[in-house]
Amino acid sequence: MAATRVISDFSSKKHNHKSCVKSAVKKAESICIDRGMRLTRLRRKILELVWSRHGPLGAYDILQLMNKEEGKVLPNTVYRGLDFLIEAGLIHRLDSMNAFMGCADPVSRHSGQFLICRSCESAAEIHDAGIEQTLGRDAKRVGFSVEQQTIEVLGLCPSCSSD
Amino acid sequence: MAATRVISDFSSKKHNHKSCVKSAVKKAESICIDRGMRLTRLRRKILELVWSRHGPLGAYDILQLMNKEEGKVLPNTVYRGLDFLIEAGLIHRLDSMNAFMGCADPVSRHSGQFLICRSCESAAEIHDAGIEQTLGRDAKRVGFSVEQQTIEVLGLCPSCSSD
DNA sequence: TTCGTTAGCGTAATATCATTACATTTTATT
DNA sequence: AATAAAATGTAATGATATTACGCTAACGAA
Ligand SMILES: [Zn+2]
Ligand SMILES: [Zn+2]
Ligand SMILES: [Zn+2]
Ligand SMILES: [Zn+2]
Repeated sequence: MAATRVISDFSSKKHNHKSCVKSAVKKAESICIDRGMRLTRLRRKILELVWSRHGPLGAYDILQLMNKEEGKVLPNTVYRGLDFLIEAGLIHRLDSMNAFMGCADPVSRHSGQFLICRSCESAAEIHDAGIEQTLGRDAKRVGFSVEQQTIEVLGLCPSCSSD
Repeated sequence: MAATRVISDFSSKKHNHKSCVKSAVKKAESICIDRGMRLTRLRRKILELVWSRHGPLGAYDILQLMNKEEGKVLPNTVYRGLDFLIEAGLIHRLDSMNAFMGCADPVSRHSGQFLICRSCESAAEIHDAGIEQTLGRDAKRVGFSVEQQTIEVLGLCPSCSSD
């Protein structure tokens, strides 16, 4: 069975975060061109804001940032942007937090699997194909056909555990 | 590895649902007595209403049912009841739906694992200890300590698949 | 290029889900 | 009965998300 991939780990306190954002935007641009989707100025800006932390960010947090850094924007606009980004696989929605988080590997489409720190609200994304498989097998047993998975684990990240 | 348990399957169209509710209430009463928790009239009523379907039910749906079947009740009251029932392990919250569902095996405390039909909104609860284990192992690898898991699979139930 | 169509966005209103704060009542304990 | 703790009533508000409608920019066909 394939090993578990860590798509994005808990970030070290000191890392060049600008390069994370830059890399995400670059991937996004390339993907959108390939697929004939339009990464407009607004959408790109929202993507950047989602990437402002290595963890989930609420829609209204993003709204606030938009209002600070761009002109005035209403909730609807933010949600439209987020919908597009989710559709494109560039970000994930974390249902257990009503929040959104950038995906560091948007090329390979997938449902996210998340480890979310309840203390510092950072999150890591992993991908364990075995879990997907197992869930698929379990589902089949009761005649259920899987379309989408929500896997979110709450707990403490390494740095918060050690306190 | 232990086999996957089906805690509550997709219900057949024709089954005596009253007995489901009755059984759930009976278990709840016994558990609450054992643990010195108080299953008040209000809480029992909310539990019964959660059990009115074999699937997730929203807080405001429950509120409406309360207002129809009991006297006037405000949202707060319903949420308090739901909080108690979750705390007691008698119901689960389905984060991906903002909804609540009765647990058919409240004696053994667990995080729920759900298969949710996007068409008829029924749901089944399973428990695959292997998934828990695997997630725990994955988490350990990145130094994360697990406290709670949200596992919700969206798709089509047997009867909706066959349409 | 111009026309017609579609996708994106601005704006306001509203819907849906959940919590806070404080008063009152019920229950358990002494 | 007196006291304390738990449960409930009530109102207000907060947080999250969607709908509706009109306008403009982008795009493709003629
Ligand atoms: Zn991802
Ligand atoms: Zn942390
Ligand atoms: Zn359960
Ligand atoms: Zn169904």
